[in-house]
Formats: sequence, C-alpha cells, structure tokens
Amino acid sequence: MLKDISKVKKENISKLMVSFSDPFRLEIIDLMMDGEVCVCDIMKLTKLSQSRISYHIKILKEAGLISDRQEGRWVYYSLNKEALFLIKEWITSLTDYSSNKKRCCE
Amino acid sequence: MLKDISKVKKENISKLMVSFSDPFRLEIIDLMMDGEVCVCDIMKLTKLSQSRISYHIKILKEAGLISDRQEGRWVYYSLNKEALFLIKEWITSLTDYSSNKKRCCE
DNA sequence: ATTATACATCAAAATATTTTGATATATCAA
DNA sequence: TTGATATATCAAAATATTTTGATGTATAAT
Repeated sequence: MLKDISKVKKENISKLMVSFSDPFRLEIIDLMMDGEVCVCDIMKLTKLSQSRISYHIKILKEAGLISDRQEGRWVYYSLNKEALFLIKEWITSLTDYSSNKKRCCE
Repeated sequence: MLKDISKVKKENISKLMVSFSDPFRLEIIDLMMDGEVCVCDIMKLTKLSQSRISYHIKILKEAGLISDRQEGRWVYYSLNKEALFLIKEWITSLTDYSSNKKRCCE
C-alpha cells in the first residue's frame, strides 16, 4: 500500500493533482517552464482574463506548486521544483511498487 | 515549452490528472497497487457505496488509468502501467526542462 | 496629489462533478 | 425457472469548482 512506501502525504498529492487537473492551469504551468512569468505575461499569452488567471494562480500556489516573488508592481511566479519532485517520487512509487498480481483460486 | 518536448498530449494528461484529483480515487488506486481488485473488494475495504465506486471506476477507466478483466460475475480492475509511465514521463519533462530563468532588465 | 498599472479579492452566476437511490443487466446457483 | 450476487447506469439532488464583473490595495509615474 502506498502509505507504507512513500513519504508523500495523500492530501498533498491530491491537492497537487487538482492543480494539474485543469487545462488552463496546465497552460499556465507550461508557460512557467520557460522561467518566471507575471500575471500580465499570462494575460498576453493566453487571453484569459486577469481575475481568472489570479484565481488559477491561487490554486497553484495553495497546492505548493508555484512560488512568487514581488518586484515593484509585478509579481513573478515560477514552478516550485521541490513540489515537482514530490509528485515524481509519488508516481515513481506507483510504477515501481504496483503489482501485477492476478486473483485466482479464491 | 512542454508541447515541444514531450510526446504526451495535454488532453490525456489533463484527464489522467483528473483521475488523481479525487481522494476516493486515490484510495482506490492505492488498493490496486497490491494487485487486481473487484468492486466488492473496494466496497469491503472502503465502505463506499457500490454505485459510487462504479462511478469513480468509470472515471479512472475513461482516463486510461485502469484496465478491466471480467471473470464470471466479477470484474477485476488493475492499474494500467503504461498510463503510469506516461505520467511519469510528463512529470520528468517538467522537472528536467523547466528553467530557473529570472526576469531582469526589461 | 492624481492617475495609471499590476494584481488580489469578493459575491453572484454559470458550470461541472459527485452522491444517492432506484432500476437494469448479466452471471451463476439451486 | 427462480432467486441471489456483482456490477453498470440513470436521473435527480447535493456539492464543488470556475467564471465574471466589480471593487480594493499597493506601487509607481506625472
């Protein structure tokens, strides 16, 4: 069972996965792969409204997937690599430890 | 940008991530790590109602995350390793290629 | 001081997901 | 054939998430 193998808590995983479950958030994440972006960058690149972006950013932030850094009027957001590694670790535990055991003879 | 790096399509990822975004589905996935399970196993182990389990199973199946195999009255579900590897590959592309580039001098 | 810009937050509306309980289907056993 | 079991499906209700438009706050430029 997962809980015995991975250090990653299920609530964290669930929240991180919720982050990834929306196509617009995936787009935003995609943009962040090139480095820091501000809300205004995302607005230019995606045509999403400002408050809509702020909403999604908030979800990403609360899941711990992104960090922010303020510089004057701008807030720059970037992917939090540690969170990405957590997820990777979790997925790895799934692929490495999941069994192919079939049911028989019950 | 992700689209240039990974072969994994964003709609697939989004659907797979939706699979992971519900705590009950995470529980079900967890049970499947030990090998095949039927709905009745999940009922015994989680106390979720039958139709509720069927609903979540359907989501997992439509995302391509699990496979099924019927044997008499029972249907055995198991994790689809290929899908797990797809996700792993995608996460890996995120961790490997995402940049730490800071904004400056604009 | 006033105005403009970048972003956050809020409440209401729109939408989507999940749960429930009832019913349907298929397999098996008596 | 009848009854029991395993699971799927459906429609309605319950909940949760997302979107929108308005307003608020902070920073900076004039």
